Amino acid sequence: MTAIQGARERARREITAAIKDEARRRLAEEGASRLSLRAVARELGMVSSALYRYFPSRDELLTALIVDAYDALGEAAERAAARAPRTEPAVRWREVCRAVRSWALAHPHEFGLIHGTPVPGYAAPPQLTGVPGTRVPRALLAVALDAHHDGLLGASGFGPLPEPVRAEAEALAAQNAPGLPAPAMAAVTAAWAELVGLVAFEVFGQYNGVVQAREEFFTHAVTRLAAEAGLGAAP
Amino acid sequence: MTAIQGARERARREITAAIKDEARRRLAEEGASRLSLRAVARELGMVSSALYRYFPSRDELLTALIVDAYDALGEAAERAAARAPRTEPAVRWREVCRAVRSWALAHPHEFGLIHGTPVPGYAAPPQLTGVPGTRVPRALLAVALDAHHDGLLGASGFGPLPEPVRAEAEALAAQNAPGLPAPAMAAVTAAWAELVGLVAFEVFGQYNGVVQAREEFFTHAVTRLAAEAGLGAAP
DNA sequence: ACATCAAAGAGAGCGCTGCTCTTGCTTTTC
DNA sequence: GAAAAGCAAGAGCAGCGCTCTCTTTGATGT
Repeated sequence: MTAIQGARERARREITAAIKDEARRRLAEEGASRLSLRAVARELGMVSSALYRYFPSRDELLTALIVDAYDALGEAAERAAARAPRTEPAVRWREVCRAVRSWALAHPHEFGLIHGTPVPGYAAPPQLTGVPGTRVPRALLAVALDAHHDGLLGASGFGPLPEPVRAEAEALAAQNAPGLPAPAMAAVTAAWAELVGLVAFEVFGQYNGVVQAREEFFTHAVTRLAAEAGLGAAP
Repeated sequence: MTAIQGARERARREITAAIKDEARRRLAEEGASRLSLRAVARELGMVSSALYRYFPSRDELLTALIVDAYDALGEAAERAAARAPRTEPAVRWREVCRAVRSWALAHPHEFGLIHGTPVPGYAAPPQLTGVPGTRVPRALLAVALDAHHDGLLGASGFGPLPEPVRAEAEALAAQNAPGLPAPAMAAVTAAWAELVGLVAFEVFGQYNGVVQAREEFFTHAVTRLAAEAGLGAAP
Protein backbone atom coordinates (compact mmCIF):
# COMPACT_ATOMS: atom_id res chain seq x y z
CA MET A 1 0.00 0.00 0.00
CA THR A 2 2.97 2.26 0.57
CA ALA A 3 5.33 0.71 -1.93
CA ILE A 4 3.02 0.24 -4.88
CA GLN A 5 0.66 2.90 -3.64
CA GLY A 6 -2.06 1.70 -5.91
CA ALA A 7 -2.00 1.65 -9.65
CA ARG A 8 -4.22 4.67 -9.73
CA GLU A 9 -1.96 7.04 -7.83
CA ARG A 10 1.05 5.81 -9.73
CA ALA A 11 -0.72 6.44 -13.00
CA ARG A 12 -1.78 9.86 -11.83
CA ARG A 13 1.76 10.79 -10.93
CA GLU A 14 3.09 9.56 -14.24
CA ILE A 15 0.42 11.24 -16.32
CA THR A 16 0.86 14.51 -14.47
CA ALA A 17 4.57 14.37 -15.24
CA ALA A 18 3.89 13.45 -18.86
CA ILE A 19 1.57 16.42 -19.23
CA LYS A 20 4.17 18.78 -17.83
CA ASP A 21 6.86 17.30 -20.05
CA GLU A 22 4.76 17.64 -23.14
CA ALA A 23 3.76 21.16 -22.11
CA ARG A 24 7.42 22.07 -21.70
CA ARG A 25 8.11 20.67 -25.14
CA ARG A 26 5.34 22.70 -26.69
CA LEU A 27 6.43 25.71 -24.67
CA ALA A 28 9.78 25.58 -26.40
CA GLU A 29 8.10 25.32 -29.78
CA GLU A 30 5.29 27.79 -29.49
CA GLY A 31 5.95 29.95 -26.47
CA ALA A 32 3.95 30.45 -23.34
CA SER A 33 1.28 32.59 -24.91
CA ARG A 34 0.55 30.01 -27.58
CA LEU A 35 0.64 27.03 -25.25
CA SER A 36 -2.53 25.12 -25.95
CA LEU A 37 -4.10 22.51 -23.68
CA ARG A 38 -5.73 20.87 -26.63
CA ALA A 39 -2.42 20.46 -28.41
CA VAL A 40 -0.82 18.95 -25.32
CA ALA A 41 -3.72 16.54 -24.95
CA ARG A 42 -3.64 15.67 -28.63
CA GLU A 43 0.06 14.91 -28.48
CA LEU A 44 -0.54 12.67 -25.49
CA GLY A 45 -3.38 10.84 -27.15
CA MET A 46 -5.91 12.17 -24.69
CA VAL A 47 -8.96 14.25 -25.22
CA SER A 48 -8.72 17.85 -24.01
CA SER A 49 -11.35 17.49 -21.34
CA ALA A 50 -9.43 14.65 -19.70
CA LEU A 51 -6.59 17.05 -19.04
CA TYR A 52 -8.76 19.02 -16.65
CA ARG A 53 -8.65 16.05 -14.26
CA TYR A 54 -5.00 16.95 -13.69
CA PHE A 55 -4.88 20.71 -14.03
CA PRO A 56 -7.96 22.78 -13.36
CA SER A 57 -6.98 25.38 -15.95
CA ARG A 58 -4.34 26.32 -18.44
CA ASP A 59 -3.00 28.90 -16.04
CA GLU A 60 -2.57 26.28 -13.31
CA LEU A 61 -0.50 24.25 -15.72
CA LEU A 62 1.62 27.32 -16.41
CA THR A 63 1.99 27.94 -12.70
CA ALA A 64 3.21 24.38 -12.20
CA LEU A 65 5.76 24.90 -14.95
CA ILE A 66 6.82 28.17 -13.34
CA VAL A 67 7.40 26.52 -9.98
CA ASP A 68 9.37 23.73 -11.65
CA ALA A 69 11.46 26.28 -13.52
CA TYR A 70 12.23 28.25 -10.38
CA ASP A 71 13.29 25.07 -8.66
CA ALA A 72 15.44 23.89 -11.54
CA LEU A 73 17.19 27.24 -11.83
CA GLY A 74 17.61 27.50 -8.07
CA GLU A 75 19.05 24.05 -7.86
CA ALA A 76 21.52 24.78 -10.65
CA ALA A 77 22.68 27.84 -8.72
CA GLU A 78 22.95 25.97 -5.43
CA ARG A 79 24.88 23.11 -6.95
CA ALA A 80 27.34 25.54 -8.50
CA ALA A 81 27.87 27.18 -5.11
CA ALA A 82 28.41 23.81 -3.49
CA ARG A 83 30.88 22.73 -6.13
CA ALA A 84 33.15 25.77 -6.00
CA PRO A 85 35.71 26.04 -3.19
CA ARG A 86 34.54 28.08 -0.23
CA THR A 87 37.98 29.65 0.01
CA GLU A 88 37.48 31.57 -3.23
CA PRO A 89 34.34 33.67 -2.84
CA ALA A 90 34.78 35.49 -6.13
CA VAL A 91 35.07 32.20 -7.98
CA ARG A 92 32.04 30.79 -6.19
CA TRP A 93 30.03 33.87 -7.04
CA ARG A 94 31.11 33.71 -10.63
CA GLU A 95 30.23 30.05 -10.91
CA VAL A 96 26.78 30.63 -9.46
CA CYS A 97 26.19 33.34 -12.04
CA ARG A 98 27.51 31.15 -14.82
CA ALA A 99 25.24 28.34 -13.74
CA VAL A 100 22.27 30.69 -13.92
CA ARG A 101 23.31 31.74 -17.40
CA SER A 102 23.88 28.18 -18.58
CA TRP A 103 20.53 27.01 -17.33
CA ALA A 104 18.78 29.97 -18.91
CA LEU A 105 20.44 29.45 -22.27
CA ALA A 106 19.57 25.76 -22.14
CA HIS A 107 15.96 26.46 -21.17
CA PRO A 108 15.17 29.83 -22.70
CA HIS A 109 11.41 29.46 -22.65
CA GLU A 110 11.30 28.35 -19.06
CA PHE A 111 13.56 31.25 -18.20
CA GLY A 112 11.16 33.54 -20.02
CA LEU A 113 8.35 32.05 -18.02
CA ILE A 114 9.87 33.12 -14.72
CA HIS A 115 11.71 36.29 -15.68
CA GLY A 116 9.80 37.59 -18.65
CA THR A 117 6.53 39.38 -18.96
CA PRO A 118 4.02 38.06 -16.48
CA VAL A 119 0.71 37.17 -18.08
CA PRO A 120 -1.64 39.67 -16.48
CA GLY A 121 -4.63 38.39 -14.63
CA TYR A 122 -3.14 35.28 -13.18
CA ALA A 123 0.26 36.29 -11.82
CA ALA A 124 1.63 33.11 -10.29
CA PRO A 125 0.42 32.76 -6.70
CA PRO A 126 3.14 33.96 -4.30
CA GLN A 127 2.52 31.13 -1.84
CA LEU A 128 3.73 28.74 -4.52
CA THR A 129 6.47 30.72 -6.20
CA GLY A 130 7.68 32.63 -3.15
CA VAL A 131 10.21 30.16 -1.81
CA PRO A 132 11.46 28.62 -5.08
CA GLY A 133 11.69 32.10 -6.54
CA THR A 134 14.31 33.18 -4.04
CA ARG A 135 16.68 30.27 -4.32
CA VAL A 136 19.00 32.11 -6.71
CA PRO A 137 19.36 35.26 -4.60
CA ARG A 138 19.77 33.05 -1.53
CA ALA A 139 22.61 31.23 -3.24
CA LEU A 140 24.30 34.54 -4.02
CA LEU A 141 23.70 35.67 -0.48
CA ALA A 142 25.15 32.49 0.94
CA VAL A 143 28.34 33.06 -1.00
CA ALA A 144 28.66 36.55 0.42
CA LEU A 145 27.80 35.40 3.92
CA ASP A 146 30.29 32.55 3.85
CA ALA A 147 32.94 34.96 2.66
CA HIS A 148 32.05 37.28 5.50
CA HIS A 149 32.30 34.50 8.06
CA ASP A 150 35.65 33.46 6.64
CA GLY A 151 36.93 37.02 6.81
CA LEU A 152 37.17 37.21 3.03
CA LEU A 153 34.68 39.99 2.50
CA GLY A 154 36.28 43.30 1.67
CA ALA A 155 34.64 46.71 1.75
CA SER A 156 32.36 47.31 -1.17
CA GLY A 157 34.38 50.48 -1.62
CA PHE A 158 31.70 52.97 -2.41
CA GLY A 159 31.10 54.88 0.77
CA PRO A 160 28.09 54.60 3.04
CA LEU A 161 24.62 53.82 1.76
CA PRO A 162 22.09 56.63 1.51
CA GLU A 163 19.62 56.48 4.32
CA PRO A 164 16.43 54.68 3.44
CA VAL A 165 18.53 52.14 1.58
CA ARG A 166 20.87 51.49 4.50
CA ALA A 167 18.05 50.85 6.97
CA GLU A 168 16.31 48.50 4.60
CA ALA A 169 19.48 46.62 3.75
CA GLU A 170 20.12 46.28 7.47
CA ALA A 171 16.68 44.77 8.00
CA LEU A 172 17.02 42.47 5.01
CA ALA A 173 20.39 41.26 6.24
CA ALA A 174 19.06 40.68 9.76
CA GLN A 175 16.36 38.46 8.36
CA ASN A 176 18.17 36.65 5.58
CA ALA A 177 21.89 36.81 6.26
CA PRO A 178 22.56 37.60 9.91
CA GLY A 179 25.81 39.43 10.34
CA LEU A 180 26.24 40.52 6.74
CA PRO A 181 27.11 44.22 6.45
CA ALA A 182 24.36 46.33 4.95
CA PRO A 183 26.40 47.50 1.94
CA ALA A 184 27.05 43.90 0.93
CA MET A 185 23.37 43.07 1.38
CA ALA A 186 22.37 45.99 -0.82
CA ALA A 187 24.97 45.03 -3.41
CA VAL A 188 23.74 41.44 -3.56
CA THR A 189 20.13 42.58 -3.90
CA ALA A 190 21.02 44.81 -6.82
CA ALA A 191 23.34 42.21 -8.30
CA TRP A 192 20.48 39.71 -8.40
CA ALA A 193 18.44 41.93 -10.67
CA GLU A 194 21.48 42.93 -12.68
CA LEU A 195 22.49 39.32 -13.18
CA VAL A 196 19.03 38.48 -14.43
CA GLY A 197 19.17 41.51 -16.69
CA LEU A 198 22.43 40.36 -18.24
CA VAL A 199 21.10 36.85 -18.76
CA ALA A 200 17.79 38.10 -20.12
CA PHE A 201 19.58 40.26 -22.67
CA GLU A 202 21.31 37.19 -24.00
CA VAL A 203 18.32 34.88 -23.86
CA PHE A 204 15.91 37.38 -25.36
CA GLY A 205 18.35 38.36 -28.08
CA GLN A 206 18.88 41.97 -27.08
CA TYR A 207 22.66 41.58 -27.33
CA ASN A 208 22.35 39.98 -30.73
CA GLY A 209 24.16 42.34 -33.04
CA VAL A 210 26.04 43.95 -30.17
CA VAL A 211 28.05 41.54 -28.08
CA GLN A 212 29.78 38.61 -29.75
CA ALA A 213 32.02 37.18 -27.02
CA ARG A 214 29.01 36.58 -24.83
CA GLU A 215 30.44 34.21 -22.31
CA GLU A 216 33.58 36.23 -21.68
CA PHE A 217 31.60 39.43 -21.48
CA PHE A 218 29.17 37.89 -19.04
CA THR A 219 31.92 36.47 -16.86
CA HIS A 220 33.62 39.82 -16.77
CA ALA A 221 30.41 41.63 -15.90
CA VAL A 222 29.46 39.32 -13.04
CA THR A 223 32.98 39.45 -11.70
CA ARG A 224 32.50 43.18 -11.39
CA LEU A 225 29.20 42.58 -9.64
CA ALA A 226 31.09 40.38 -7.19
CA ALA A 227 33.57 43.17 -6.57
CA GLU A 228 30.66 45.52 -5.86
CA ALA A 229 29.54 43.17 -3.13
CA GLY A 230 33.01 43.14 -1.61
CA LEU A 231 34.18 39.86 -3.10
CA GLY A 232 37.67 40.44 -4.46
CA ALA A 233 38.53 39.94 -8.10
CA ALA A 234 38.84 36.33 -9.14
CA PRO A 235 42.00 34.95 -10.68
CA MET B 1 -3.48 68.07 -52.26
CA THR B 2 -0.47 68.19 -49.94
CA ALA B 3 -2.17 70.05 -47.09
CA ILE B 4 -5.41 68.15 -46.95
CA GLN B 5 -3.77 65.09 -48.46
CA GLY B 6 -7.11 63.66 -49.39
CA ALA B 7 -9.82 62.57 -47.03
CA ARG B 8 -8.86 58.97 -47.52
CA GLU B 9 -5.26 59.21 -46.38
CA ARG B 10 -6.23 61.37 -43.44
CA ALA B 11 -8.84 58.87 -42.40
CA ARG B 12 -6.37 56.06 -42.77
CA ARG B 13 -3.84 57.81 -40.57
CA GLU B 14 -6.41 58.57 -37.94
CA ILE B 15 -7.89 55.10 -37.91
CA THR B 16 -4.45 53.52 -37.72
CA ALA B 17 -3.68 55.69 -34.72
CA ALA B 18 -7.03 54.90 -33.13
CA ILE B 19 -6.40 51.19 -33.54
CA LYS B 20 -3.01 51.46 -31.89
CA ASP B 21 -4.43 53.56 -29.07
CA GLU B 22 -7.20 51.12 -28.41
CA ALA B 23 -4.76 48.22 -28.66
CA ARG B 24 -2.51 49.92 -26.09
CA ARG B 25 -5.49 50.36 -23.81
CA ARG B 26 -6.44 46.74 -24.10
CA LEU B 27 -2.80 45.76 -23.71
CA ALA B 28 -2.80 47.40 -20.29
CA GLU B 29 -5.97 45.59 -19.34
CA GLU B 30 -5.39 42.13 -20.72
CA GLY B 31 -1.72 41.83 -21.54
CA ALA B 32 0.02 41.13 -24.79
CA SER B 33 -0.85 37.46 -24.94
CA ARG B 34 -4.55 38.13 -24.53
CA LEU B 35 -4.66 41.05 -26.93
CA SER B 36 -7.54 40.33 -29.26
CA LEU B 37 -8.09 41.93 -32.64
CA ARG B 38 -11.80 41.31 -32.38
CA ALA B 39 -12.01 43.14 -29.07
CA VAL B 40 -10.12 46.10 -30.46
CA ALA B 41 -12.41 46.21 -33.47
CA ARG B 42 -15.51 45.85 -31.32
CA GLU B 43 -14.42 48.73 -29.09
CA LEU B 44 -13.87 50.86 -32.18
CA GLY B 45 -17.24 50.00 -33.67
CA MET B 46 -15.67 48.15 -36.54
CA VAL B 47 -15.95 44.58 -37.64
CA SER B 48 -12.87 42.46 -37.10
CA SER B 49 -12.17 41.89 -40.75
CA ALA B 50 -11.98 45.62 -41.38
CA LEU B 51 -8.99 45.81 -39.10
CA TYR B 52 -6.96 43.73 -41.52
CA ARG B 53 -6.94 46.65 -43.95
CA TYR B 54 -4.65 48.40 -41.47
CA PHE B 55 -2.63 45.58 -39.97
CA PRO B 56 -2.12 42.37 -41.91
CA SER B 57 -2.04 40.31 -38.71
CA ARG B 58 -2.22 40.51 -34.97
CA ASP B 59 1.53 40.14 -34.79
CA GLU B 60 2.04 43.10 -37.09
CA LEU B 61 -0.06 45.19 -34.76
CA LEU B 62 2.10 44.03 -31.87
CA THR B 63 5.22 44.89 -33.85
CA ALA B 64 3.91 48.40 -34.43
CA LEU B 65 3.27 48.76 -30.72
CA ILE B 66 6.77 47.48 -29.99
CA VAL B 67 8.36 50.05 -32.29
CA ASP B 68 6.27 52.80 -30.72
CA ALA B 69 7.29 51.64 -27.25
CA TYR B 70 10.98 51.62 -28.13
CA ASP B 71 10.65 55.11 -29.50
CA ALA B 72 8.75 56.42 -26.49
CA LEU B 73 11.24 54.91 -24.06
CA GLY B 74 14.18 56.13 -26.12
CA GLU B 75 12.78 59.61 -26.31
CA ALA B 76 12.23 59.71 -22.55
CA ALA B 77 15.87 58.76 -22.04
CA GLU B 78 17.14 61.30 -24.56
CA ARG B 79 15.07 64.11 -23.10
CA ALA B 80 16.41 63.35 -19.64
CA ALA B 81 19.96 63.50 -20.96
CA ALA B 82 19.25 66.80 -22.67
CA ARG B 83 17.69 68.29 -19.56
CA ALA B 84 20.50 67.50 -17.12
CA PRO B 85 23.60 69.70 -17.07
CA ARG B 86 26.46 68.38 -19.16
CA THR B 87 28.89 69.39 -16.44
CA GLU B 88 27.59 66.69 -14.10
CA PRO B 89 27.94 63.37 -15.91
CA ALA B 90 26.90 61.29 -12.91
CA VAL B 91 23.73 63.32 -12.53
CA ARG B 92 22.99 63.05 -16.23
CA TRP B 93 23.49 59.31 -16.15
CA ARG B 94 21.30 58.98 -13.11
CA GLU B 95 18.55 61.05 -14.67
CA VAL B 96 18.59 58.98 -17.84
CA CYS B 97 18.21 55.85 -15.76
CA ARG B 98 15.44 57.39 -13.71
CA ALA B 99 13.64 58.42 -16.87
CA VAL B 100 13.80 54.84 -18.11
CA ARG B 101 12.42 53.62 -14.80
CA SER B 102 9.65 56.23 -14.72
CA TRP B 103 8.54 55.45 -18.23
CA ALA B 104 8.55 51.73 -17.52
CA LEU B 105 6.52 52.10 -14.35
CA ALA B 106 4.06 54.32 -16.18
CA HIS B 107 3.78 51.91 -19.11
CA PRO B 108 4.43 48.49 -17.63
CA HIS B 109 2.81 46.49 -20.40
CA GLU B 110 4.60 48.35 -23.13
CA PHE B 111 7.83 47.84 -21.23
CA GLY B 112 7.01 44.15 -21.01
CA LEU B 113 6.43 44.15 -24.73
CA ILE B 114 9.97 45.29 -25.47
CA HIS B 115 11.92 43.78 -22.60
CA GLY B 116 9.88 40.76 -21.62
CA THR B 117 9.52 37.36 -23.14
CA PRO B 118 9.53 37.58 -26.91
CA VAL B 119 6.63 35.74 -28.47
CA PRO B 120 8.39 32.98 -30.39
CA GLY B 121 7.77 32.65 -34.07
CA TYR B 122 7.43 36.28 -34.92
CA ALA B 123 10.28 38.01 -33.07
CA ALA B 124 9.95 41.66 -34.06
CA PRO B 125 11.77 42.23 -37.35
CA PRO B 126 15.22 43.75 -36.67
CA GLN B 127 14.95 46.19 -39.55
CA LEU B 128 12.10 47.86 -37.68
CA THR B 129 13.21 47.57 -34.08
CA GLY B 130 16.94 47.82 -34.65
CA VAL B 131 17.34 51.59 -34.52
CA PRO B 132 14.61 52.49 -32.00
CA GLY B 133 15.79 49.62 -29.82
CA THR B 134 19.19 51.19 -29.28
CA ARG B 135 18.12 54.68 -28.31
CA VAL B 136 18.45 54.00 -24.59
CA PRO B 137 21.97 52.56 -24.74
CA ARG B 138 22.92 55.36 -27.12
CA ALA B 139 21.72 57.90 -24.60
CA LEU B 140 23.82 56.27 -21.89
CA LEU B 141 26.74 56.14 -24.26
CA ALA B 142 26.35 59.81 -25.14
CA VAL B 143 26.56 60.73 -21.48
CA ALA B 144 29.80 58.79 -21.10
CA LEU B 145 31.21 60.18 -24.33
CA ASP B 146 30.39 63.79 -23.42
CA ALA B 147 32.04 63.24 -20.05
CA HIS B 148 35.08 61.87 -21.81
CA HIS B 149 35.29 64.85 -24.14
CA ASP B 150 34.92 67.21 -21.21
CA GLY B 151 37.68 65.42 -19.32
CA LEU B 152 35.26 64.27 -16.66
CA LEU B 153 35.62 60.55 -17.22
CA GLY B 154 37.66 58.81 -14.53
CA ALA B 155 39.15 55.37 -14.69
CA SER B 156 36.61 52.66 -14.22
CA GLY B 157 39.00 51.39 -11.53
CA PHE B 158 38.92 47.72 -12.14
CA GLY B 159 42.06 46.91 -14.00
CA PRO B 160 42.33 46.02 -17.67
CA LEU B 161 39.65 44.08 -19.51
CA PRO B 162 40.23 40.40 -20.24
CA GLU B 163 41.15 39.88 -23.84
CA PRO B 164 38.22 38.98 -26.03
CA VAL B 165 36.18 41.57 -24.16
CA ARG B 166 38.73 44.35 -24.62
CA ALA B 167 38.99 43.86 -28.37
CA GLU B 168 35.26 43.81 -28.80
CA ALA B 169 34.73 46.86 -26.60
CA GLU B 170 37.37 48.62 -28.65
CA ALA B 171 35.52 47.81 -31.85
CA LEU B 172 32.17 48.80 -30.41
CA ALA B 173 33.57 52.09 -29.21
CA ALA B 174 35.18 52.80 -32.59
CA GLN B 175 31.83 52.36 -34.26
CA ASN B 176 29.47 53.93 -31.75
CA ALA B 177 31.47 56.27 -29.54
CA PRO B 178 34.74 57.22 -31.21
CA GLY B 179 37.39 57.97 -28.63
CA LEU B 180 35.70 56.34 -25.68
CA PRO B 181 38.08 54.06 -23.74
CA ALA B 182 37.25 50.39 -24.03
CA PRO B 183 36.63 49.86 -20.32
CA ALA B 184 33.99 52.58 -20.32
CA MET B 185 32.40 51.09 -23.43
CA ALA B 186 32.24 47.68 -21.80
CA ALA B 187 30.85 49.15 -18.61
CA VAL B 188 28.11 51.00 -20.47
CA THR B 189 27.18 47.88 -22.42
CA ALA B 190 26.84 45.88 -19.23
CA ALA B 191 25.10 48.75 -17.44
CA TRP B 192 22.44 48.82 -20.14
CA ALA B 193 21.42 45.24 -19.42
CA GLU B 194 21.78 45.75 -15.69
CA LEU B 195 19.63 48.85 -15.78
CA VAL B 196 16.91 47.00 -17.64
CA GLY B 197 17.24 44.16 -15.15
CA LEU B 198 16.69 46.51 -12.22
CA VAL B 199 13.71 48.13 -13.89
CA ALA B 200 12.24 44.79 -14.93
CA PHE B 201 12.45 43.50 -11.38
CA GLU B 202 10.33 46.41 -10.26
CA VAL B 203 7.89 46.33 -13.13
CA PHE B 204 7.44 42.57 -13.07
CA GLY B 205 7.05 42.50 -9.31
CA GLN B 206 10.15 40.48 -8.50
CA TYR B 207 11.17 42.96 -5.80
CA ASN B 208 7.71 42.93 -4.31
CA GLY B 209 8.22 41.59 -0.82
CA VAL B 210 11.91 42.40 -0.90
CA VAL B 211 12.69 46.03 -1.59
CA GLN B 212 10.40 48.71 -0.20
CA ALA B 213 12.29 51.96 -0.82
CA ARG B 214 12.31 51.23 -4.52
CA GLU B 215 13.18 54.64 -5.89
CA GLU B 216 16.05 55.26 -3.49
CA PHE B 217 17.36 51.75 -4.00
CA PHE B 218 17.21 52.17 -7.76
CA THR B 219 18.91 55.53 -7.69
CA HIS B 220 21.66 54.14 -5.53
CA ALA B 221 22.13 51.13 -7.78
CA VAL B 222 22.38 53.12 -11.00
CA THR B 223 24.74 55.57 -9.36
CA ARG B 224 27.02 52.62 -8.76
CA LEU B 225 26.62 51.63 -12.37
CA ALA B 226 27.72 55.13 -13.31
CA ALA B 227 30.79 54.77 -11.13
CA GLU B 228 31.60 51.51 -12.89
CA ALA B 229 31.66 53.37 -16.16
CA GLY B 230 34.02 55.97 -14.73
CA LEU B 231 31.45 58.62 -13.97
CA GLY B 232 32.19 59.89 -10.47
CA ALA B 233 29.65 59.69 -7.69
CA ALA B 234 26.86 62.22 -7.89
CA PRO B 235 26.18 64.68 -5.11
C1' DA C 1 -16.50 -12.18 -3.39
C1' DC C 2 -19.37 -8.79 -4.19
C1' DA C 3 -21.53 -4.28 -3.98
C1' DT C 4 -20.42 0.61 -3.60
C1' DC C 5 -18.13 4.72 -4.59
C1' DA C 6 -14.91 7.86 -6.45
C1' DA C 7 -11.70 8.78 -10.07
C1' DA C 8 -10.86 8.97 -14.98
C1' DG C 9 -11.70 9.20 -20.05
C1' DA C 10 -14.82 10.30 -24.05
C1' DG C 11 -17.66 13.24 -26.48
C1' DA C 12 -20.65 17.07 -27.42
C1' DG C 13 -21.10 21.73 -27.05
C1' DC C 14 -20.63 27.01 -25.77
C1' DG C 15 -18.61 31.23 -26.84
C1' DC C 16 -14.57 33.04 -28.07
C1' DT C 17 -10.31 33.67 -31.12
C1' DG C 18 -7.25 34.88 -35.63
C1' DC C 19 -7.87 34.91 -40.20
C1' DT C 20 -9.85 34.42 -45.21
C1' DC C 21 -12.95 35.33 -48.85
C1' DT C 22 -16.62 37.37 -51.19
C1' DT C 23 -19.83 41.14 -51.76
C1' DG C 24 -21.17 45.57 -52.15
C1' DC C 25 -20.06 50.69 -51.56
C1' DT C 26 -17.19 55.04 -51.70
C1' DT C 27 -13.34 57.77 -52.87
C1' DT C 28 -9.74 58.82 -56.07
C1' DT C 29 -7.89 59.23 -60.68
C1' DC C 30 -7.88 59.71 -65.54
C1' DG D 1 -18.46 60.50 -66.15
C1' DA D 2 -16.08 55.88 -66.20
C1' DA D 3 -12.49 52.93 -64.50
C1' DA D 4 -9.59 51.81 -60.66
C1' DA D 5 -8.45 51.40 -56.14
C1' DG D 6 -9.60 51.49 -51.15
C1' DC D 7 -12.61 50.09 -47.63
C1' DA D 8 -16.32 47.99 -44.52
C1' DA D 9 -19.28 44.21 -43.76
C1' DG D 10 -20.70 39.52 -43.25
C1' DA D 11 -20.27 34.66 -43.48
C1' DG D 12 -17.41 31.06 -42.55
C1' DC D 13 -13.24 28.02 -41.18
C1' DA D 14 -10.45 25.82 -37.81
C1' DG D 15 -8.82 26.22 -33.39
C1' DC D 16 -9.03 27.63 -28.55
C1' DG D 17 -10.31 27.23 -23.06
C1' DC D 18 -13.58 25.31 -20.56
C1' DT D 19 -18.07 22.81 -18.92
C1' DC D 20 -21.25 19.22 -18.79
C1' DT D 21 -22.85 14.59 -19.17
C1' DC D 22 -22.19 9.79 -19.73
C1' DT D 23 -19.75 5.61 -19.38
C1' DT D 24 -15.86 2.81 -17.90
C1' DT D 25 -12.64 1.36 -14.38
C1' DG D 26 -10.00 0.93 -10.32
C1' DA D 27 -10.18 1.02 -5.14
C1' DT D 28 -12.68 -0.11 -0.86
C1' DG D 29 -15.67 -1.91 3.08
C1' DT D 30 -18.17 -5.80 4.55
